Amino acid sequence: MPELPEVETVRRGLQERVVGRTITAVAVTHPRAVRRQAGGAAQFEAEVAGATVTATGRRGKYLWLTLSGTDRVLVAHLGMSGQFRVQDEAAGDDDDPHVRVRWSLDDGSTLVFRDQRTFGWVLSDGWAGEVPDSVSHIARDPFDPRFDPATTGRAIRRSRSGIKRILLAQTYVSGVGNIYADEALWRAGLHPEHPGDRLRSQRVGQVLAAATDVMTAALAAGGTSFDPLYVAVNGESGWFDRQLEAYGRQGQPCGRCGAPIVREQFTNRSSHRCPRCQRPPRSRPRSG
DNA sequence: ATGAATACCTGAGAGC
DNA sequence: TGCTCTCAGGTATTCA
Repeated sequence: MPELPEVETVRRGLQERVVGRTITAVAVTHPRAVRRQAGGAAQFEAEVAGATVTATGRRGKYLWLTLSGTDRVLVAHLGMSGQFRVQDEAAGDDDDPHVRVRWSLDDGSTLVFRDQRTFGWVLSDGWAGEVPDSVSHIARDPFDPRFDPATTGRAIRRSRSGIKRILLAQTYVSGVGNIYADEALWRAGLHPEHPGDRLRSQRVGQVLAAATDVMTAALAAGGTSFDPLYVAVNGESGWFDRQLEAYGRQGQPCGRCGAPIVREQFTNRSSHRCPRCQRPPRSRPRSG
């Protein structure tokens, strides 16, 4: 599923293939893809058609295209299974049941948004300072030049939530999903339920650094498999699988100590950890 | 205000 | 073969 490294790979592909192009036509083929647009598909199509793409942007798992000739910005979230593709031919995907939006570009190519599980969306949005309105509630990610680990760490240490919930919330640090949360916690040797306010400052720094490191490595791996003919983008691709130490490795030996990795239920999701390297925290003493 | 549970969605795979 | 069931999970929304 697309987390920060995958979304950044998509952004780079769009930067290469779409910036400078003028959108000559837009067609929404599934209304759910524009469910966040107050005026629906008609508004989305009207506001995007005719604009020229001038730049790309990203924060966490949100990405956007800035448009000239309008004060709007085209924001996208890939959800679970969203993909962008650029096709040199104007036609060719007529029988693809997962295409949700098509943009015709002025060089004859077609930009396509595909999304099997329809958790993704696109939006013609306004600006809220440095990011679009729909992204204003999302914290900076570790690749943001203005990301401040010390400030982020202090916020984490004010929360009573478990560290994995904190990592997934997108309001402390953004870009981390279930896979990289498990990987970061494995690297830092932290149990997912360890409360933020019971972590020492140094430990919080370690887990933030681990999240940054694992996403940097994943981005590098994504870059090597990048196919310039398309905007590389298979949300379910397993190109980083071989480097995962915890996620999906239940029953296999921990790469550090050899104990079998366990999978546990976590908010109706799965969580993977080493039972020896990532011990549960002592329960919080009751007050009163 | 804070934190946590829930709804949303579809294809793959398992079990029978 | 075909049916039913489970599972995957990011985030907006709802609830406590």
